[in-house]
Amino acid sequence: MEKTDTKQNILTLAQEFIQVRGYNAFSYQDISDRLKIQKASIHHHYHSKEDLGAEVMEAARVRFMDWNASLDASLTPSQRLDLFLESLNAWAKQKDRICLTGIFSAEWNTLPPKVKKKVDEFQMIRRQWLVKTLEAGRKSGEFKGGKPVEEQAIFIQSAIQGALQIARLQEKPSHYLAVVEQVKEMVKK
Amino acid sequence: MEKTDTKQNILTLAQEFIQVRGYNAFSYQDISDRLKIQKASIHHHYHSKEDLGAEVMEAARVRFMDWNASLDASLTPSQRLDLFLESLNAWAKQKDRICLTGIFSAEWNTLPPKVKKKVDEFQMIRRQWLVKTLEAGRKSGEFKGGKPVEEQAIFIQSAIQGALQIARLQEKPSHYLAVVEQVKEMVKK
DNA sequence: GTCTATAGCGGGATAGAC
DNA sequence: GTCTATCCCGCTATAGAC
Repeated sequence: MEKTDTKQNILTLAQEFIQVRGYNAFSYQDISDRLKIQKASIHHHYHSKEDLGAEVMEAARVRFMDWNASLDASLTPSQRLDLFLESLNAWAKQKDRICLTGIFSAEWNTLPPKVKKKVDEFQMIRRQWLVKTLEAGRKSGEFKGGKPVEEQAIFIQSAIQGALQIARLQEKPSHYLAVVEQVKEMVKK
Repeated sequence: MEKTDTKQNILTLAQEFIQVRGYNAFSYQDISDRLKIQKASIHHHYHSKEDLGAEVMEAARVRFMDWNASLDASLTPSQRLDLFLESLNAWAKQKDRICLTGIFSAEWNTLPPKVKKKVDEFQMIRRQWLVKTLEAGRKSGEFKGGKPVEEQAIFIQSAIQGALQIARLQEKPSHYLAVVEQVKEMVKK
C-alpha cells in the first residue's frame, strides 16, 4: 500500500466532511483523526484550508467533465437529464450529505476567495450543461417549451439543491426523489 | 429610548447574522460590536448561543403564525400563495440574506439540539400551511391536480430555498423571481 | 443590566527534527 | 512525508465588581 495516495485520501475526506458538516465546521483535526496522521502533515499536501477547499471543487469539476464525456453519444436529452438527476441521488441515499453547491452557497458570505471562485465556476458549468440539454430536448420534441431554458435550468438547480437539504433535515431520502419526479413532469412532454 | 429593548435588538441582529453568515460562523462578538455592548452582556439576555438560535426560530414561528392570522379571510388560495412567495422575496432583495431554513438545513449536522427542534418545527408548520392552501386551491378549481399536495409542498419549499441561495451566490435577486414564476406556473391552472 | 477579566478550548498555521 | 512542539487567534462561557 503506497503512501502517495495520502493526498488523495485527504481530498476525498475533505469533500465528505464538507458535505456532512460544512466548510466552516470541519477542521484539519477531523481529517487527521480519520487518517491517523497529524494535523501538520495535511499542510504539507494542502498549504491552507482555502487551497484544500478549492481543490475539492476543482476535483468535482473534473469529475463532472469526465462524466459528461463518458456519456454515450446516442443518449437522448431525456435520458441525459435522468442520469444527471440520478447522480445527485447518491447524496440523498447516504442521508448525511448534501450537494457541494448546496453547502457552499449557504456558507457563501464566509468563504475565502479561491473557494468562491471555484464554486461559482462549477455552478456555471453545470448550468450550461443543463441549458444545452434542455435546448436539445426542445429541439428533438421530447421537452415542453415555455420559459427560457436558462431560467428553467436555474429552477432545476434550485429545486434539487433545496431538496437534498430538506431530505436530510427530515431524514427522508425519498423527498429528493419526489422532487425529481416533479422536475421531470415539468420538463418533459 | 429605553434600554429594555436590548434583548429584542440582540434577537433581531442574531437573525440577520444567521441569514448572512450562518449559525456557526457568527459570534457574540459580531453582535456586541454592532450594539456597542460587551459580549458578556449578551449572556445575560440569552444564556447560551444555543438558546439564542432557538429563540430566533421561535420568533420566526410566531411571526409566521401572526402573518397567517392577519390574512384577509376573503383571499383566494392563489392570492395566498402569491403573498407567501412574495414574503420570501424580501431576502433576495436584500441580496446578502437567505431564508432561515436554508441556512439551518445546510448546517444541520452541526446544530445543537434545541435549534434543530425549532427548525424542524418551523419547517413543518410552513409545510402544513402550504398543504392546506394547495388543497383549498384544488378544491376551488384554481390549482391543477396531479402529484399529492404533500409532495408538491416539499417541491415548493425546496425550490424557493435553493433559489434564494443561488440568487445570492450569483448576485442576481431576479433569479428568485424567475423561480417563483415557474412555481406558480406549475401550481396554477 | 452592563462592565472587566479570564478561563478553557479548538481553530489554522509554522518551525524544525527525523 | 511525517512527526512534535508551539504560536496566535477567536470562540463560548463564567465570575464577580459596579
